[in-house]
Amino acid sequence: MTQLDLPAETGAAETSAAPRLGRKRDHSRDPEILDAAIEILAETGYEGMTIEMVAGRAKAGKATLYRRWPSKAELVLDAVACMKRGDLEAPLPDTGTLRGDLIAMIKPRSIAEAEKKLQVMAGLASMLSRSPELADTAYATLVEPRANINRALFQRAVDRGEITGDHDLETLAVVSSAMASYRLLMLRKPVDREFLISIIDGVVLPALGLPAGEGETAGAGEAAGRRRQG
Amino acid sequence: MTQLDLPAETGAAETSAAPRLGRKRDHSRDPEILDAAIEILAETGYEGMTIEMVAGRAKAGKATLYRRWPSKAELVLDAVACMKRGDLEAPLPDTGTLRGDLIAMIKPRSIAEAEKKLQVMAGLASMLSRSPELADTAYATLVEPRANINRALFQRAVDRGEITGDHDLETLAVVSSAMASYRLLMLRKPVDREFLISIIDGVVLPALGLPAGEGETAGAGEAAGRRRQG
DNA sequence: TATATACGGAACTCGGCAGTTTCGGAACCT
DNA sequence: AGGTTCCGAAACTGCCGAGTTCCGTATATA
Repeated sequence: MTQLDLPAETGAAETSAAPRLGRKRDHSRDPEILDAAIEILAETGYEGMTIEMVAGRAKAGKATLYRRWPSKAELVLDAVACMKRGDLEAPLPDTGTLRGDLIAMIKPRSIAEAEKKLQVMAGLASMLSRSPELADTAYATLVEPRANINRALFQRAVDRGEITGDHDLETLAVVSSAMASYRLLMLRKPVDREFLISIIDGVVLPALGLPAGEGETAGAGEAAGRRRQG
Repeated sequence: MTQLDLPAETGAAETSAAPRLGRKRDHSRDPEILDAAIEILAETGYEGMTIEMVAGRAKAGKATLYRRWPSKAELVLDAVACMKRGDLEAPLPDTGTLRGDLIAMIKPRSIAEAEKKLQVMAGLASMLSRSPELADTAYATLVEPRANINRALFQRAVDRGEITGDHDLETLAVVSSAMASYRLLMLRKPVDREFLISIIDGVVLPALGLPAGEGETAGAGEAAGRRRQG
């Protein structure tokens, strides 16, 4: 996906195997440039981002960027597609309870990563309806992985009999993401550990018919739902 | 908020009371121009919108727009601030149950209105972090009214003893908005009546300790949560 | 060593948009 | 009527960013 103009390594049957002499392209710069693009994208959005900003932050020349990507649109597409997966690839927690697993997913690193992803999504928002390819890439990189994790945690809870399978797990798997993005982008309030716990205990677990956590709400103290009814 | 350069009606002590002769400004055009701006905004976003597009759609001249608003930024600010409240000002439904009230709020008009508001929000997304004033205005017009309605419905449910007050009502009042915006902007799926009912029955009501609707789910048939446990 | 390419940096072209001005015509006031 | 201001349309200015080209230098092959 990253390199585009290698001599003739793929498909090309005719005039193959160009010897490719001269200085070689330094592909170790690609990630630095793409990271710079993601940063600028999160800070200023697609329209506010300029190629010169990206080149400047990556300490590269503008021509270097155009040697590797044919246009701003393709650079952004590649940057989003290659965005680091961070610790989402870490092994899933297995605490024995759904609540424990969900709480264990709340780590400073993953909060910061989710926040950056949401900022990038906000920066791309007005482009998504004009570029289906970008929309698909952004979905696959920024939205789907987090939902997949929750789906897996829910499925394990079903397997061990903690919850029944007749809930709308597909919807509940994205509740926390939806609430986080709404809070950050619409309400413009911080998405911190306390907020995420209040979503788990006040929305997700009650919707699954489970009680909220008993007295281990990490010093939050109030707000979180604690119902005892019937 | 709309008119800006009236002669000297406010503050100005010196050289007051300009007689204002000549043809008068046709203020009946203001709403048409602002509506056109909202449409373009929803379609192309803030950066993609041009003054000429707005003038063209409103069948007005570009100079006419600049006679009324000093800049594109102020035009957009005014357009968002003056965005029609639609039927959100209609009297609240009062069906006697929280679920009935929530379902009664789902009308084709309000769905379409919410969809346009979300498109506008998406078009403004990358600007919100650069213009706090725009962010505040967008929040007050596009986000807050809907949450206020849910807050009022919840409060009435508390008053008549249908639910207890120890839930995180502040969070639950925005769950449906958050899920709708996530579905439309991130998942890029339609926000229809069936989806909104599944949010009410599968997330909001269970989180409040209430059962989902019994057998009157309007032909949806499956998906909606119906738990019976212990 | 000679040639060819990549590099960072800077100058350059080109097109589009914000904002201004001008124009003929229409509406308003005295 | 006569002057003043608004109107829509179009020409115009100034700026900025996408994309290109050129330069001096660094690094590769032959």
